[in-house]
Amino acid sequence: MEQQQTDLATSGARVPDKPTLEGLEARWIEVWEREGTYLFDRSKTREQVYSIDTPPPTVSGSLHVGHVFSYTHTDVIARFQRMRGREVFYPMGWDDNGLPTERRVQNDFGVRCDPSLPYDPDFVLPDKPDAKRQVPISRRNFIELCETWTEQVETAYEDLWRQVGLSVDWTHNYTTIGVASITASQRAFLRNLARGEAYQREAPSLWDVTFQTAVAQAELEAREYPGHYHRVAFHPTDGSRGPVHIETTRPELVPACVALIAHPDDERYQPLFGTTVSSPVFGVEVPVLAHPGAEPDKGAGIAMCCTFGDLTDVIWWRELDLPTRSVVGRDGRLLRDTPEWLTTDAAVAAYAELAGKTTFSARTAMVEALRASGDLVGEPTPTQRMANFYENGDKPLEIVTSRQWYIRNGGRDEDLRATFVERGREIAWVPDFMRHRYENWVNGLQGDWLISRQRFFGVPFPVWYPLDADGLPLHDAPLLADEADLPVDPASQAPAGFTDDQRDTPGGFTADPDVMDTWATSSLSPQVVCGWERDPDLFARTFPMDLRPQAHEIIRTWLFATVVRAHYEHGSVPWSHAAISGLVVDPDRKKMSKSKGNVVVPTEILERYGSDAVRWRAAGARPGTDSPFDEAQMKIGRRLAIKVLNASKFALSFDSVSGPAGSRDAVLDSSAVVDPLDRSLLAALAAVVAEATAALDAYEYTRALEVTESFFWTFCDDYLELVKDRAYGGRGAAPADSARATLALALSVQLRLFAPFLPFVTEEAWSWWQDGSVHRSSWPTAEEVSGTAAGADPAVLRDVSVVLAAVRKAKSEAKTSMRTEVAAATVTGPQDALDRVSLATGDLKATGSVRELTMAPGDSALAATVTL
RNA sequence: GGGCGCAUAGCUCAGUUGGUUAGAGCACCUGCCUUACAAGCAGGGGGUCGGCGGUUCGAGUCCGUCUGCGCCCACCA
Repeated sequence: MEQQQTDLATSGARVPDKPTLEGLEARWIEVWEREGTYLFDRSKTREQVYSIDTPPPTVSGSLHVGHVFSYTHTDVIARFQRMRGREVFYPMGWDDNGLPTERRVQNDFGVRCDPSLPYDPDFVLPDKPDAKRQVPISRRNFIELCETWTEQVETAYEDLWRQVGLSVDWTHNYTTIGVASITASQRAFLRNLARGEAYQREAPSLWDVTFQTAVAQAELEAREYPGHYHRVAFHPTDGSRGPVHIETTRPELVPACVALIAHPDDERYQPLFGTTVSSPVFGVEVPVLAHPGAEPDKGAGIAMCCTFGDLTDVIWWRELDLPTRSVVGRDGRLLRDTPEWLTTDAAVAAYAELAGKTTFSARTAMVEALRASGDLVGEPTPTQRMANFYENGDKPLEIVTSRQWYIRNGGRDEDLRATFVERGREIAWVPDFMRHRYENWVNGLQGDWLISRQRFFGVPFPVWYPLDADGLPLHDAPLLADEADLPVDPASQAPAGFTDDQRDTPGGFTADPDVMDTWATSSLSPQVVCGWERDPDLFARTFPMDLRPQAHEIIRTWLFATVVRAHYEHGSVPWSHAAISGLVVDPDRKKMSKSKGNVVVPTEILERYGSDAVRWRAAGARPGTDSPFDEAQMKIGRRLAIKVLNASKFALSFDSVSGPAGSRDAVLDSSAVVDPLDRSLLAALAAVVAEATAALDAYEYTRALEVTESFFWTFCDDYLELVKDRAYGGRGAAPADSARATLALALSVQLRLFAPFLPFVTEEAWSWWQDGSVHRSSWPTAEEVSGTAAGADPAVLRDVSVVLAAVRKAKSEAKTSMRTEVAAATVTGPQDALDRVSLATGDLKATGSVRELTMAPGDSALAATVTL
């Protein structure tokens, strides 16, 4: 007993007179950090570990309330698993590499990257960034600015996550541009290359003219784009018949025309198949060909095939073995030099009017030329057409032939595609229907995954090329870095067998100029966090991981790419579960976005209502389901959080009557629980524990919260009121002890049930009477409760509550205080219900101030007649 | 056009394998300073479960069909 009192004294905690939410976050954040509450214990085996592949948020400047919601969902699962006894591996990462960061740095600092410039170690930023006149700086200066900028933002992000109460182990933090990430990305790439899963190819690919980089299919976004249909005449070269009319929205591509194509069954054009026509203005002879990809009811039914106007052109070009006549350059302008296939003086003169112009201006010029030559039939008619855009870009993509790196993803191989669909089926999807998004995407792949980007702030390819005597790179004989030397920066390091003075000189070498697509890096997040090849011991304890939480719009990118990489490198799926969060939408159910101006900033909401309140609301959004943001909901969460503190205060305001004063163990003495009402409460609680546990096991945190919360309100409104008189000692020591022990046990269980959802208030209340963190306590079991309440009937409390409600209703209708005395109450109903009510007449009479309580058996449902 | 999801009270949502008069919270209305909590407590009104048809003794729940909304993908002639 002395020992127990010492514990109490040293713990320093006691129940405050007036519990409050204010300051809880700051206090417990500090304690958790100091105590290392969430540190990962790497002595545990893989079976004992629960590992989470946290999405690294894009370091774009600010997190919105949607982030807070979805990261809370993951944290609820993490806390539950931790309390269940799993050692939770829960790192956090920052996605700081790639284009979003480059753009922010360009805009915020007023600079742009010019790789031809030398590094300037004394570079100072312009005083006032001017977006229009960006200062050109070297690649290394540019990357340094990217790093400076991301460090600032990452600090702010970490602060926010701590405030939200994420139980992350911050010692396992990573960034997508960090050394571990670069090393893993380069290593995985070299291995993909060695096994033939990665390859390099010169081919037409989608190209963003603003950023001047290739982009992947997964980064496309189809948008409506205004344009015009132009009816254009081509003339049969044998002069045997009249002109052929095609329709195009892109007349500026007439000089790139390589064929006219119609459907083989189209009777209108069958006589033309095999003949040739000459293009208007340029007079280039092109064949009229048949291909089933042509749609008779689209446009004129016969299409102008150019290299390249769209992806259909690429298919025709490949399958019909057509020549390449590119006219659009990487800058989105028509090539300055006259193409070699334009031979006549008229053609050369006509092209001179287009050369160097943007496609937009060239279109206008071309329409004039067609009008002048009489080959424009009628006037252009306006139309809304769909065009492919890079998701971060604002100009339609062009198709440009370039040398790029690819990883095979099944886009060109049916068997491989089927393999990846199968991999998807090995994953448990939460919710299950999200699997369709994955399969839909995999089955619709058009080509392999293009992973090279002509950008700067990313992971460089660990590749150089020898230069021949003319200084031209030998792309087919790449010089690869050795795995032992990773990470490498080929722009500043020389390949084996060369010295840096041979860089970019004939007979020397040149670095691969490209960086990897951001997904080519982040698709290795499991490998990066689990220490693949860097920390094999950690890797063995954490991989394959248990959970990948993420948003549904990046199933096609991040999720799929991660599956691809794990399949190649480890022959397994990267994780057993994928939990797909829904979106937080505005009250009008519109997606939150900066452009719409409907983004809710989380810091203010967290300040105003408290983290637990916001988490409570977040936990009300089911996986995969969009949820509208409603500030009024935060008040309800806040009320619950306050209620937990107050109810805890009440339950802990008693010492044992018969046992030693001040002893928590005495209060928790389960043998004291003898009263049928108390036992009934615990029986009901046991069922709640079982249901909440099953729900969380199935990742249905919303259900778990709901049953817990529902029980808690009954506990507060009915049970606490019913046992108050008894707990205060109104009817003797033993009945009081029973109530007090029940209050303590029920509180202990409920605090633990709430802990994953409301980490701050539960920890606060826990600290008033328990040692250690509630978040490291063990998850309650139904057995731990039902052991005390063996054979008890939850219906006792239920039926007693019915009678109590009738008494309250009578007083409410009489518009009188709840303290008003009731002269007599008659309970009617089936005998078994009356028997249950009889078990708690003492509590009922005391709570309702009822003088006479009589039972009258009858056939009707349980009810009570109350006489004031 | 292909795929997926949703439709229950004014709002946000529960309704487990079909089973009594369909639930909760918010909002609204009426009361109550009651020794955990007035940032509280008690009570109340409010729904032909999107439409139509079917299976069944019985359908919010199962089947068919239609309508509306949302998301993913495809769609540049």
